Amino acid sequence: MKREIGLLVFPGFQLLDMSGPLAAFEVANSLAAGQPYRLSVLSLSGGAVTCSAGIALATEALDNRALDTLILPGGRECLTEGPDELVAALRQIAPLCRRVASICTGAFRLAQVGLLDGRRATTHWRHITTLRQRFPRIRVDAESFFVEDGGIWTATGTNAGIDLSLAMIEQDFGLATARATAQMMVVHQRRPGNQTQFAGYVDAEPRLPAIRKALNYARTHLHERLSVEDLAEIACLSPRQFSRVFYGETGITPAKAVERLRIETAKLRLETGPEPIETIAQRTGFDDPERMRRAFLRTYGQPPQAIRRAIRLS
DNA sequence: CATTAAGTCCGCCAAG
DNA sequence: GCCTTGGCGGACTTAA
Repeated sequence: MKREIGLLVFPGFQLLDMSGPLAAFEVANSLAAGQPYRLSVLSLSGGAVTCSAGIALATEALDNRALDTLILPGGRECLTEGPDELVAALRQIAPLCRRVASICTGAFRLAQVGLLDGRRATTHWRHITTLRQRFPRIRVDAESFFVEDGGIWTATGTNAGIDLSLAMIEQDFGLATARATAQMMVVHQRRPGNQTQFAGYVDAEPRLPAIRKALNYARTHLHERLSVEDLAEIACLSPRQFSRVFYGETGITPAKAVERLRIETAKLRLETGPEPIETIAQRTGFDDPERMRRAFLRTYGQPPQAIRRAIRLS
């Protein structure tokens, strides 16, 4: 019994959001016994569909076929309320699928259908806040490359669609197959770090003055102690309320924001100057170079030394 | 590498 | 009755 994987496209879809997963499942097919996946590119009415890069793709009509996995790529249009037919079709077909996934901004469509209500989900880092504000019932995860909750999967940017697909392959056929697929595609089987490594929280400007004030204080006092309690006091809020509001505004918890601020500043210094790592650790508030090293490993998957070396070589 | 301590997060609930 | 607020306790993460 083949597992039907359907990639549902629409005019203006992002090609790589769709072709990344397609390639992953295709490779898995060549590695697992009996070609377990049947892959199809679908659209509402079938026929040629043009992606955002202007290339047209032949598609089959969706027509309520039974799917094991439905994958919805992103596209600029997803940020506005979508075509009713697509939303209606999703609403109808989603409950029939074992897994439903979105890549990048595709999450906005799933959200529109209500599939993400009460669930953990993610989207491209640039749209994290918008998603949270437009759909308060979603528990938006700003950190992971992809999230799975109750059979609904969401991935961040384009490339994370491959990470998500690898995880699905792992779910279906185990770690060995997923690893072999990743190896064949020359990608990480589990990518180190998290998606916030691509986002610049150093530049973020929350709208609420109290939160902005606290963030600015953190930016200018990086080398000092910056506990949640301290920042709450700057913002004139109780620690509990501060954490809550801060998270709502920025999509990241206060302590993590402070660490990001420190990490991004340290990384910038590593890349642009000759300062010894120890001094950078001092000035960015890590104090101990070892602590800074661990934070780098968590976020980027590599220690400060490696980042400096990479810059020197380039 | 294991244990302990400190800090953080978050659901829950009661009060405004 | 709804929304916001703030305190508490337990789970979890990180530092030492």
